[in-house]
Amino acid sequence: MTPESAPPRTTVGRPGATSHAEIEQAAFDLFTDRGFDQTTMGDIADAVGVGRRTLFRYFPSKNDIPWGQFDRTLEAFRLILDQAPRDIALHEAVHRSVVTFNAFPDDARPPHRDRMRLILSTPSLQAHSVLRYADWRRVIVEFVARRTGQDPTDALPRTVGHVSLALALSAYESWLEQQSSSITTLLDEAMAELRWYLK
Amino acid sequence: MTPESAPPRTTVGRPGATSHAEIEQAAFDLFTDRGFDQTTMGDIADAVGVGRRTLFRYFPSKNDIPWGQFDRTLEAFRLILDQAPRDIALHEAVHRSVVTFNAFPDDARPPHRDRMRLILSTPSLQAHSVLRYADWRRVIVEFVARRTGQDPTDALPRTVGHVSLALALSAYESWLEQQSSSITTLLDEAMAELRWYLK
DNA sequence: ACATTAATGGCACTCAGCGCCACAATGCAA
DNA sequence: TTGCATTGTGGCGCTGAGTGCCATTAATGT
Repeated sequence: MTPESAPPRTTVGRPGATSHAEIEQAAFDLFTDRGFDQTTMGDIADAVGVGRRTLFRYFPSKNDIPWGQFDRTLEAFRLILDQAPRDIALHEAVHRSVVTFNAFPDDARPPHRDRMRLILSTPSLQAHSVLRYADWRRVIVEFVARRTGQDPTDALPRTVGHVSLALALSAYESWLEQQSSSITTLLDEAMAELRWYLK
Repeated sequence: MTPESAPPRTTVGRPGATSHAEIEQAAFDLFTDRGFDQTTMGDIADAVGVGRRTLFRYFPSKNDIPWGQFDRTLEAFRLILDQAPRDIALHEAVHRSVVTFNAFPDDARPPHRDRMRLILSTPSLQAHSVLRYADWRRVIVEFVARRTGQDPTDALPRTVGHVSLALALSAYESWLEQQSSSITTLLDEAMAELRWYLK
């Protein structure tokens, strides 16, 4: 779908004028400088040195830029879940996988925390992110369905998907406020809070 | 904020040309007829017999129309929570309140199920709804903070808010698929599923 | 050279949303 | 009755996202 989603098997034809990473970086600089809403696609195109029309071939919308190539990381998430040991409880398998998935490399560009801060503090991005979250949930839903022998449309997998996202979002919001704790710790704490809440 | 958010204390000045309810109804007819994305604000304005510009004085955006006057129902939600007995567990108080809040009157126009189906099956509305969900969560967060003597920015209230929304969304999705069960039953089941999941 | 392939980017269009402002329709006061 | 303050209407024109169309460009392969 996106130009780079599959590794370029041929080098035939005109080469791309830019890359997802380059656009992401240039856009992020503008976003942090003058704000997301105050940055137009034209601004970004100028910064990259490319036509506005071309930008839309790399990212389907302006809202998609801060998420980068999230669909690719989801495949990693799928693998992490599948590698979870069979002898631990379902909630344990999911929880550990979520923790592993969110243990981002420190050298991520743009930095993971800055990216999440932008997403979670910009209303239009908060809204758009639901569509990304849905993809993320689907990975969990399918995993739970497989492990429990249920259908992905059944109630249990769906509920687990929603609740897992809820815990992750709660942890991320805490993470952005208090820079002291790690996201791993905060995910653990969110789970503990849920258990306390349910008595 | 919205023209009718406060009961019109004075009858001075030019009377309104339409109402939230009328716009909602006309828009909903068009949405079901040709689809949400295929309906422009101009179409709705024509159907109501009013200027396009006027529509934006009743609803801040096209995405807000299907939600109607949700902010008003949130005040009812707040009251429901406050009336919860002091001697039951926190999670019980929240759960019962959510059930009560979602026991919509049968004669709601447009019908509650149709409205939710539109919202939950239209991507742009799904996205926009996050902002509404945030308001809904805030009501729960503030309640939990009050009952536990914590701050609304603390982790526990926030986690409860997110998880409560997760359960509600899961129940609603089931509700739209299988028309047999009541939303009350499905909310109960979602809670039961969560308990089963956590072992 | 020349065909093929694949990406670029300009142009023109639709539509949401907003600022501005002249104007219309009401109540009230003189 | 006349004027005035008040409040909503709606037209105009703009910005900016997103899209379809398509000529152009830059590479490879024969």
